[in-house]
Amino acid sequence: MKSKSRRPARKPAKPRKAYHHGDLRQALIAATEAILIEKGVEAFTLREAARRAGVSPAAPAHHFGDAAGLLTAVAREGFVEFARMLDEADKKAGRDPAARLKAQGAAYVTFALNNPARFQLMFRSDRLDPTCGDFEEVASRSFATLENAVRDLVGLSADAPMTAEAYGALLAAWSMVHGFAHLALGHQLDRAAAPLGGSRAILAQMLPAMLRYVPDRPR
Amino acid sequence: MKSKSRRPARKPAKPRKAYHHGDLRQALIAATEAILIEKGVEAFTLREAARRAGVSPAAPAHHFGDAAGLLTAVAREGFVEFARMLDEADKKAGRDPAARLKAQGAAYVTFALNNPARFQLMFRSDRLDPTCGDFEEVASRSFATLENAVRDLVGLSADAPMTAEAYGALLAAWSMVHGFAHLALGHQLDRAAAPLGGSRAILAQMLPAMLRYVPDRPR
DNA sequence: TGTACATCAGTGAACGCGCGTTCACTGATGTAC
DNA sequence: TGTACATCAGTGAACGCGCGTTCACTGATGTAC
Repeated sequence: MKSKSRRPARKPAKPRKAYHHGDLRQALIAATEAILIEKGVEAFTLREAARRAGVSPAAPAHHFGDAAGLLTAVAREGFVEFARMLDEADKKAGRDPAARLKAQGAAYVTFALNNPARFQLMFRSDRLDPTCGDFEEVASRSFATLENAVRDLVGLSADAPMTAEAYGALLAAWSMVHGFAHLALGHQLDRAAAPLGGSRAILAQMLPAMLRYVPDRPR
Repeated sequence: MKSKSRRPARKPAKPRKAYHHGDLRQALIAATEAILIEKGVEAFTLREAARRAGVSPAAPAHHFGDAAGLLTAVAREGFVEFARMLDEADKKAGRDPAARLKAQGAAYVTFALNNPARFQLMFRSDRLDPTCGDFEEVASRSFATLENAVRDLVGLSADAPMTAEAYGALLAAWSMVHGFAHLALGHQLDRAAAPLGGSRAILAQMLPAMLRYVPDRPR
């Protein structure tokens, strides 16, 4: 009750917010990642992202069109990082194709467990718009390293068309690590892990035991 | 403009709807499954389910409490059917544990591809409430058949505690089929299948090639 | 067999909420001359 | 170097919508005596 007037005669010296944001695009992407981490993709809304970036609800439309556009941009960033990690693991593993495949598998699961929200978004095709920019191309590129190792494993040159045998090994490896990640993130393995004590540390024990079954020769 | 009065003096003989539904519980479950099939789990709302069942928006609360309760009931039904199919495949496969494991894997993927909406719901832990009734128990039971075959494979009696070796084989088999189903339903395999012509028929070719890698001996 | 009454299942109008989108606008920036 | 003007990026109030939930209610059913 100390103020005499209800409306000040002059605006208080507020922090002089710039009218133009500077890099709203990146700010919205960062805000979205924060929402995904804190509350999951279900809780994401365009308005919430705008609020966190400190702009009006209509602003995001200028950069991303709609919610799917923004989520797709976030997923795209995820795939870029994902591809980078798979590639790095592949290079570190040397030249043996079986070792490369196993190293990539471990990296695949590690990425998923370290970036659960991001990983889950990347495969939530119902929330993404694959026609956004170069998303489809970037996403596909993530799996090229995997395919290369498989080609090596089954003795297929880089430009030869894939064979049924190659697809079998590719899908076995990919499905195995993808399924493990998905089950772990969905807490399905908690059930199986309960007898062992539960939790994240258990996964670290289970993962290598499972990776023994990553294809090491064509069948 | 032919009617003389705006409100009839007597109710028209309408189809005499019973005040009590009869089996609203089942009707709501059926309505929910229809919504999931037609529009996916994102489009599910309690009100929409109530509309389809022909009751007021407040009615579902009497039977399921909230949306998670209803979805969990639907997922429960899915797990019952799922367990039945896995069990049947297991029995048909004879006594060889490797054959049993492979048969269950094929059944696992087949169930997922034939019941995409149901399958995806069953593993959408963010939309389910595992404390609802006996859901947790029913869901766990689905994987008992799988565990049994693995025990046989690694030579572990039914009451012996699981070993790391057994977990490895269990997770390899489970992750592989689960991942395949998940990738296929998320249209991730369309990319890989494109060179082969795309679509569902391709999956039918890829699946057996992948299943060759289901564990057939402990490693 | 009849009747009173408690319990159950469903009504339907109303609530407050947050959403995506629209709209006329405004302030900053970049470019042509 | 200066200035006019087009373009771009963001505003903020308003819109209509469908949601989950609440509420006092009502009609049907089951049970005790």
